[in-house]
Amino acid sequence: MGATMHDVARVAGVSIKTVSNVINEYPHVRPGTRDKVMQAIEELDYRPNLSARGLRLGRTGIIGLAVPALRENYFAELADSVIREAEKRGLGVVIEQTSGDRETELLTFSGGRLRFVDGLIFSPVSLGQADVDVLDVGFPLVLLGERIFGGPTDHVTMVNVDAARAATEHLIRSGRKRIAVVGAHDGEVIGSAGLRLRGYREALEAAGIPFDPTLIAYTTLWHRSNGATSMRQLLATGVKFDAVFALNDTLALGAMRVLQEAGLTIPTDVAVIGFDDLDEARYSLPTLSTIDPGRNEIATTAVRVLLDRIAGVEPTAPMTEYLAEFHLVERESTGARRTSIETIR
Amino acid sequence: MGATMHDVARVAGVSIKTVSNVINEYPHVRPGTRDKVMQAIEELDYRPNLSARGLRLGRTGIIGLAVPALRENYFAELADSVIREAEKRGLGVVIEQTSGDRETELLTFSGGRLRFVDGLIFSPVSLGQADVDVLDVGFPLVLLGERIFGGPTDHVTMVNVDAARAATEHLIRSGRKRIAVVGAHDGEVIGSAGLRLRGYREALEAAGIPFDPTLIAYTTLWHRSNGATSMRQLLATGVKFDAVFALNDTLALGAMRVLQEAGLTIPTDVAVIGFDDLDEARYSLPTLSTIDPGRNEIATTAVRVLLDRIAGVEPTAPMTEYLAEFHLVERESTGARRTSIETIR
DNA sequence: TTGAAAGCGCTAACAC
DNA sequence: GTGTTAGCGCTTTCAA
Repeated sequence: MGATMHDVARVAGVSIKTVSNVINEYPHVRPGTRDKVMQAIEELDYRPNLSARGLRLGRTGIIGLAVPALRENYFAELADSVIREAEKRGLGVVIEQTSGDRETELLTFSGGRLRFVDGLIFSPVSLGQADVDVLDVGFPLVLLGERIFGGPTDHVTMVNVDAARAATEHLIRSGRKRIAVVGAHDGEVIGSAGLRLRGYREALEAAGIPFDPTLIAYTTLWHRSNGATSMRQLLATGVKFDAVFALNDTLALGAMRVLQEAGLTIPTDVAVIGFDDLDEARYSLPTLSTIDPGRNEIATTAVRVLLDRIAGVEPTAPMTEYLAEFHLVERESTGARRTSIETIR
Repeated sequence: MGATMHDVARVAGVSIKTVSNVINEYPHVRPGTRDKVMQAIEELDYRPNLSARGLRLGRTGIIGLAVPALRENYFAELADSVIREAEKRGLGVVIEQTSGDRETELLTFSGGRLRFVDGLIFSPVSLGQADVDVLDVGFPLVLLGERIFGGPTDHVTMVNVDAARAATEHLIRSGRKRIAVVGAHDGEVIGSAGLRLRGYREALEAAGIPFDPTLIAYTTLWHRSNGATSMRQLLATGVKFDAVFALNDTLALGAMRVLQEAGLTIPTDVAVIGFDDLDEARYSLPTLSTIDPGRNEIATTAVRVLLDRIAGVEPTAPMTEYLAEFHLVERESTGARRTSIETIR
């Protein structure tokens, strides 16, 4: 279908090597020659065949991004950032959806698709610390999230404990003492839920507020429906609370909906804070206070680190853990003055 | 790094052709031979090099999906469906974000990245009917959306006019007569806004309700903030209305937020219906009535049609327009009985 | 500064 | 039923 380098060389009256030199911006090409080649490229609408280049170079210019599902806002926004950053660097991104289940997450490493990406950015939600060994794959891999620490790969994440402490402290500062938690995972130590719950407890402790287990709602999944269900259960127990720390925004939105159905006013009766700073948090009613986990910084760092590994600059550099900066975002759900809706982007 | 076919052939004690036969499930291979090969593959952890295969076959097994941005829920959900369908068929998907601007949309066809996808599913939002000629590219292309009709490619879309008429009729059936519209595009005939406004007018006409231009709010972009701003302007004009047809869900959510800020009750004072059936519409307060545009059907059809073109079955088959089925989804915002939050998926 | 030619890993004629 | 081999389009060593 398309023209090849040979065609370009023929039309330009030079050898194929010269065409290659021009395309790869090899410096020592006489300007006149370069012009002839450029013109031939234009004329033939030539575009290099990436398969051939990939075969020759052993690199394809494509990286993989494995996330549970784009349907989940957090991962859609993460993918958005990763694709933007990759594009700046001339890379394509193939997205793999793992559905968040263990089998598929494991398959991601052995699946056929991967023999052709140059590297993979992987955000597991089912694999855990015990699976650390399976991360020892034969290609560049950057790990995201907080399921596995100290593994054999570079790792980009954020200070979950500190961020959760900041969220809780914010509630405490506004005078709340009975702070419910939505989305805890029973017995989890590492992992988003475990770490964030730890931050919550640290904040309570620092403020001298006793930990009350009846305020903790457990739910495995972190969808809106789980936030709603948890909140319904919490209300049904009759336990009193004046604030909710939802371990992510999606849970918070589900929980807010139930609180409002129950006739409670946010933040007057109950203040709510989430975690993730989804776009959606700026438009809910009330707007949702939350933690901005530095998602964009996570994405750009992950791409940069992966590329360095692929390029093999300092192949012996030790595997590193990178921590993104987080920020507390105060909105109406914790009492920030009602503002007109923030302008998008 | 990885083992090649030669390695597998050597270990299995057969020729490279036999290995190829096994991998490509060529039927006439003796079971014993196949087993030996499979074992060698296992032993060497062999995976075929997709670049080489792509070079040889002229196909890479990767398709492109060009959308404005994954940050926009509609496109994230669309991408999710496309990736799922592609995966079923053994294809990878590279996502290209166009930001929805004209330059980038045009670049999508000429950009370097595309020389290696086997085909492209393209959802333009800036290109229009006048650009129909640029769609005549040299590779399989499936067009989505309602910006361009009758072009030189297969096209998967839905019956926007009918769907918008159904949405409006639903409001009329519930006794509403003063129905505001949010998200109209001035002077647009084709395009989502133009077509949906037409459906709205058709419904009014059929019901004998006069069209009132003061009820139409215009906004170029379709983000939450635009829905909010439009609704604020509408309220400021003092015009009376008892229902809102937002031309997509995102606008509807922004508009609902402003209506509620203004102390109005949905649906008692004002009923609201959107368009798209985003996941989010099931969890807003109140839940949002909307049109399910058959997004999943659109995605699966697009992938199927693209694959047929790539495979070249019936290369002379005329370019076809495929229409997905739509459904009216009645929820609380137009008076459906309050249900506990629908279970996710 | 440019040309000739080898070879990346794979598939598919074509032999046997 | 299985082996031999050409060549897909590109980069790059080596010569000129």
